[in-house]
Amino acid sequence: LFKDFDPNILSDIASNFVEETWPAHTCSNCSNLKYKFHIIISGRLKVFQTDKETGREFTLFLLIQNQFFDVISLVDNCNHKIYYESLEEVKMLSTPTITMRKWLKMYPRLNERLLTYVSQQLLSVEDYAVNHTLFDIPARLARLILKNLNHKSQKLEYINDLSNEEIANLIGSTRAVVNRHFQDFKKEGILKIGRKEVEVINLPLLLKKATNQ
Amino acid sequence: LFKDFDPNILSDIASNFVEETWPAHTCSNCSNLKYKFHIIISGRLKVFQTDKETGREFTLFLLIQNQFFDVISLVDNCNHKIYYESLEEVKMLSTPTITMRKWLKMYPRLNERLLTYVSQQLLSVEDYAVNHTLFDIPARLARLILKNLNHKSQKLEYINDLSNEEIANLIGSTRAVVNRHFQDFKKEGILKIGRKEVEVINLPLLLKKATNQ
DNA sequence: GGTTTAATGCTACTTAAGTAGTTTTACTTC
DNA sequence: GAAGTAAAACTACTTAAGTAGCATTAAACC
Repeated sequence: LFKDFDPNILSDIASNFVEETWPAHTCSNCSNLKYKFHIIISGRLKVFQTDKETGREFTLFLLIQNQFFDVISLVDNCNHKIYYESLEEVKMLSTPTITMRKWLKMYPRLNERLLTYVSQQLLSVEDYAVNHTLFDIPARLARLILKNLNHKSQKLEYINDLSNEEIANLIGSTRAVVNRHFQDFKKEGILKIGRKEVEVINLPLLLKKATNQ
Repeated sequence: LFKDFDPNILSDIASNFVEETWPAHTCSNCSNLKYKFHIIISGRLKVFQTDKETGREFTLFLLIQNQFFDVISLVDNCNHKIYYESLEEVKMLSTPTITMRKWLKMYPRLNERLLTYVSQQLLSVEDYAVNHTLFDIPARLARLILKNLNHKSQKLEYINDLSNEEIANLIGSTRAVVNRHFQDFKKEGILKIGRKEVEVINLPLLLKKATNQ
C-alpha cells in the first residue's frame, strides 16, 4: 500500500499506526471498528454476514497478510454492516479512518492502490455470486478446491485446516451438505480426506465436477 | 466523473470521446469491448453472466445514465469475462482504455471517483450474495421490490417494465418460480400485478416477507 | 382486424438442498 | 491412558426450487 513512498513520509505514516493483536476466535462487528482502518500483518480474518433467525453464516472474505479492512468505510456515504472473526491469532496495524482519509487526499496514488484492491474484491464477490447462482454444490465445492489447490503437493493451501462448517460458509451451504458431497467425492476417488485435510487424487474428474460434468 | 475539471482540460477530454448508440437488445461480450471505456448517457444496459449448458442467466448490474463500464479492465491484471445487453436503445460515450488510463495518471482525483463507484458496485454485489445465501425466493423478491419502490406512487421504478424472466435473472432464479411467488403475493393481497407492472398494496406484509416473516 | 409473437398463468412432477438426530472417530487435556 | 470434547460420518425425512409442458392472455405488427 505504501510501497515506494519517501522514507521520511513513510516513517511519519508508520508512527500513526498502532499494532493490535486479536486472540484466536475474537469476534467483532463493524460498529466497534467503524472509525478505524486496519492492515493485517499475520493470521486469517473471516469477514462474514449472518442471519440471526437461522444462525446461518456466509463468509465474504478470508483476509490475510497485507490485506485491509474496511476499505468501503473510507469512501463517503458507504456504510458496511458486517462481522469479523479471527480464525487464529491475528496481528494487525490500525489507524483512525480520518487519518487514512487525510492521507488519501495528500497522496493520490493511495487511491490507485485501493482501487486495485477493491476491484479484486469485487471480482471475488462476483465470482461467488455467479457460482452460487449457476452451479450446484458439488460444482461449487470443486471450484473452491481448485481455487485453493497447490498443484505441486495436490493439497489445499490457506483453507486446508478449515472444518466442514467453515467450508460450507465459504460456498454458501451447510455443514451436513458439504460433508455429504465430500463423502461422494471420496467414493468416486476424487479426494482423499483426512481430519481437516484434503488431498486431490483425481484432478481431471474434479475439473469435470467443477462444470457440472 | 469529470465534475469540477478545468474547462480547457474538459474540452480536451471530451474530444477524445465518441458517441455510440446501441439499438434495443444489442448483445456484446467483453472481448469486443476490452479496449474501450464507456459512460452511459441514456437507456439501461444489463451486465450479466450466463451458463451455456442450462441457458440460465444472472444479471449482475443494470447500468443507467452516468454509470461506467468496464471499470475493472482499467485496473492492471484484472480481467472481466462478462456479457452486455441493451434493454432499450442505449446511448453512450466511449474512449480507448489506454486513453482513460493515461488520464488516471494525469488527474489523480479520477481514481478517487472510480474508487467510490467500484465500492458501490462491491456493496451491491455483496448485497446480492448475502440475499442469495441467507434468504429464500419470496424474501429476495420482496427485497428487490422494496429496493426499487417509489414510496409515493407505490409502484416500481427502473425495473417496473421488466418481464418475469428478467426479474428472475436479477434475484438468481427462474421465470416459473418468480411467477409462482408473484401469484402468491397477489393472493395474499400484497401486490397488484399488471402486465409488466407491479404495484404494492400491503407494504407491512411485504416488509414481513422480506425477512422471512 | 386478423395473425403472429411474447409474456404470463397454471398443473404436475423431480430433485437437490436443507434439517434433525444419532453414531463414530479422532484429537485434546488432565 | 482415561475422560471429555469437537469434528466428521451417516440415516431418514422435509421442503423449496427447478423443470416441463401447455393454456391463456395481451401486445405488436402486417
